[in-house]
Amino acid sequence: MLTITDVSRRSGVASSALRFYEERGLIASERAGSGHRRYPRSVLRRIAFIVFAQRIGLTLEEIGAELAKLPADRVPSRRDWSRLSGQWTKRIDQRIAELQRLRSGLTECIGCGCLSIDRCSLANPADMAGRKGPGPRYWLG
Amino acid sequence: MLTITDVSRRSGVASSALRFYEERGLIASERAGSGHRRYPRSVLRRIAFIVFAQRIGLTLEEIGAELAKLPADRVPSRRDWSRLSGQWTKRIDQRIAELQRLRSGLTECIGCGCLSIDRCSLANPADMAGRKGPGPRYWLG
DNA sequence: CTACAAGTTCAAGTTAACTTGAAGTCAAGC
DNA sequence: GCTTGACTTCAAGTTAACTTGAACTTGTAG
Repeated sequence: MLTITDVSRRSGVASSALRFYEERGLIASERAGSGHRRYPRSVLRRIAFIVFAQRIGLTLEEIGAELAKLPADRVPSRRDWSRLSGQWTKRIDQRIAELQRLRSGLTECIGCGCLSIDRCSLANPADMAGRKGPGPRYWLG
Repeated sequence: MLTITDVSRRSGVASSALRFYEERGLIASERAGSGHRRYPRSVLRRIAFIVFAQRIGLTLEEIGAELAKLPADRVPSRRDWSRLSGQWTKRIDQRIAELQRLRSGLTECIGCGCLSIDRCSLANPADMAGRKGPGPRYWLG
């Protein structure tokens, strides 16, 4: 079993963040008699998954929902993990496609004038990956 | 000259956001005798640029720095705009490359076990596009 | 002339994902 | 036995990019 500092050092995630993740139900810990957290090694894989997913653009809430699909009664297997990540490939591909669209827009649109808003091909981009809230929504979806 | 509602409607950016951008120095307006804002049509191009750049991942601060490079004495030309966006292609390509790395990591790493942190190829990803602050920094750069 | 829609400023609220600080407990070395 | 460092909780602070609300003024249609 690992202490919070062990986990922090091995994962690169600050202890404060680990406590925060626990509060949000993303990871769990047992307690030593003293009240100090003790983590099984398997938590490292879980944390790796969290960081990974964040980098792809999921929010902690979404990540929590994914993690909730893992079996609670045993350490998740290879198959369990890959089932979760299956969905993501699509999401990544969409984001890549959007970036490519943006890139070609850079050379084709900004110079030409269609960025003056009306009929640019960028006016109808792909998904938003975590921005449902306020902000400029016309071009952003 | 356009009113703030005109600009908002044409750009899809809320008037509150337009005032906010002005406060941050990203756009400018003249005033009617009443104190109401009046915008030249060229502001639409500028706003398009802002939204565009945000979508690529620049912060408003970075965008402000870019916009500051435009000539102040005249309406920017095609060339002026394309000079600004030249830098971005590189940035977009890096982000795309990272996403591709993440995608292959999904199928190759999460299943296999190297996500148990030590020597995964994902442990050393590309640039961060606007996350210098707090957060898990080990994998994220 | 009277509504009322649209505009103004300024301060404060919002969300995500954490961090920081205060105040206190626990464990280990000397 | 004492100091030091790691740990705990809980509340409050942080940053970006806006939004919302209050209180007030202007412009316009009937």
